[in-house]
Amino acid sequence: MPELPEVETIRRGLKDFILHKKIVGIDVLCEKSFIGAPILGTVKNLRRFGKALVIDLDNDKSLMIHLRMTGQLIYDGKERYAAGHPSDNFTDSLPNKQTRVIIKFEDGTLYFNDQRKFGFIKVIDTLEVENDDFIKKLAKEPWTMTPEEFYEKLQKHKTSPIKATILDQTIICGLGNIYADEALFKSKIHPATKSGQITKEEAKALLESAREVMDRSIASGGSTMATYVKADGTKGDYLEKFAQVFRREGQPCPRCKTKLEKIRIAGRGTHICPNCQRRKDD
DNA sequence: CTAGGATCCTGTCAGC
DNA sequence: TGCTGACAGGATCCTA
Repeated sequence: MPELPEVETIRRGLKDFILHKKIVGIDVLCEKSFIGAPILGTVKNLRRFGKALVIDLDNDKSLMIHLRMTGQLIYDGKERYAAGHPSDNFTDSLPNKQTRVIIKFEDGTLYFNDQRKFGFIKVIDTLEVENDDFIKKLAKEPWTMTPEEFYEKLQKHKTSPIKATILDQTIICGLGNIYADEALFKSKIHPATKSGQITKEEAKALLESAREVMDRSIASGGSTMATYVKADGTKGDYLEKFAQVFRREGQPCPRCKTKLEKIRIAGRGTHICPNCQRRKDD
């Protein structure tokens, strides 16, 4: 579920609670959700690689966390900070039925919840993080990739629909189902367009759109998933305020008022304006 | 090498 | 009410 902006939101938010804090215990409730032997240590740094969060400890070990579709991280101390898969139970008593791993700090507890068990926490040597099988394959993020580079990559996947191509983290890193749909809408490209049919101008526009939709989401604290449960409570609200097409089928297109549609591309639910995003003749 | 579909797992919702 | 199939903000594995 969480895409790059959500994981970045989690990284920034969690930092305030666990940086320089000591892990005093780890309980693994679901074996599948924790790879390696639980370890203790003090948090030295929080990094993000695409959709993966890495917590570096002061003993040359790191915890790599990938939330996949339904992962959540909920810090419960004097205040509660929750981010990840959206749900109503951010304020539930914890642990709950979906709690897979409990990381205990001196002054609080970090719960890793994950309904579908696709996500995981993995112990890695800090020096080996960038050699991890998942992390080493990640492509550049839209902010560091040039339009020329992006265009060239598309030429290697000529027959595959553009949406499938930009969801591939080894081609361009960070987009998931929400921001892929939003970026394609913004640049007026039909998601089924063969990647080889995308012009240089379109590639440039798509890359810029990807940056813009994700920048905007990060600035607003992710898409309805980050919640500060505290006095000055703020809440991520990208979907509510800024999403133009995602989960808005049936509603009028914000640009032309045509009814938005939901279709299926590359096995994923896909949201489009059939008027703004025209298919090219193949 | 690429492309497409099945698969991991739990839960919810629409339709009968 | 109970059952069934489809689907879900991700990524990998298997096959052609």
